[in-house]
Amino acid sequence: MPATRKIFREFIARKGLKSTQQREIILDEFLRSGSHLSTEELYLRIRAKHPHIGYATVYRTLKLFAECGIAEPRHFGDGQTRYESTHAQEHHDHLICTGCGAILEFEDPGIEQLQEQVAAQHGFHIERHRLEIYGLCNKCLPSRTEAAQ
Amino acid sequence: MPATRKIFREFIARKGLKSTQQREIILDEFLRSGSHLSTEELYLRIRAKHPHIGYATVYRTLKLFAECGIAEPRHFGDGQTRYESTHAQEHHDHLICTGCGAILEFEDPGIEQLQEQVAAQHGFHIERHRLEIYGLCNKCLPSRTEAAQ
DNA sequence: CTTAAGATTGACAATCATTTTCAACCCAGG
DNA sequence: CCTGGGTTGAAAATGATTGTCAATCTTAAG
Repeated sequence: MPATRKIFREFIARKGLKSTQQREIILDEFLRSGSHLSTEELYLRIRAKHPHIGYATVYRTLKLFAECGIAEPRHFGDGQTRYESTHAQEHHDHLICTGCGAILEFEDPGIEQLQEQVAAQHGFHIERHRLEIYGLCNKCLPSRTEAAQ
Repeated sequence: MPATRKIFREFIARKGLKSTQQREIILDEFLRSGSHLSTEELYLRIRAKHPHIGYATVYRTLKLFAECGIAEPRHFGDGQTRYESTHAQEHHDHLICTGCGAILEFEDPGIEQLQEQVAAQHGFHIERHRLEIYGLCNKCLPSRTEAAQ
């Protein structure tokens, strides 16, 4: 995704910040890795190749990514912040199991289209959205049949 | 909300837990207070009338509320968990303007229905969901026509 | 190329929300 | 009442995230 790198570079320049090796490395690994990576998971992957990069730097850099819009922070309820690339792949939404914590991705053009309609009714121009559905997956459903309600 | 109290009492009974003064007091204050209260804010309100109730008890009790479905935890990015009463008002989703910060509420039965379809395809049982659409409202749209990309 | 100013880094300490620990205590049933 | 086991409050522990600070790297100027 060349656009993502460009956005970040321009952001760095505009803010009077500096382009460093660490930031490039972290951006590389962030874009290469799949979504839903927690900061710790990303840090561990980076450290595998670049043991000199510190935990705090990963945190700081991810906040920069979020600030310039190339990453989006998410909270799935496990106490950790996860960042997702906004340009790397097709948009998708999430089914999150409150039983086992499993995260399923899905995309539904119908839902997207209805969102556009709703936005249009309000004179609203959509930049992005977030849809998270919480519930029980088919593995956890049986074990909660009596406790659920 | 008499139903809410009943749900909680039944949950307590079903789980073999006990009905205590503290739990009643916390439920009272939780229902009396508006939504989006952080745990700390709720604790402070409770402590004003009942100085003997501890912080940990409020945390523990709110988790019980969430577990039995009468409260819903939310994360707004400030690092604190907020609980919202699920019976206080109708469900709604949000359009959030990234220009001026305005928040519009909406509800769309069509979107809800498609969500049910998606969940069914994945063998998923929905407990709750959250849909947030970010973009520009009709007031902010004109001023960003060139700066957007 | 050299240099100086200032941003950045990494190791570690500090912070903040939340959870756990544990002895004292309360609730339900016998 | 009594007893077993869930509950509580205070404090310590935990875990994620952020701040500190001296050493280091970037960048633009000289």
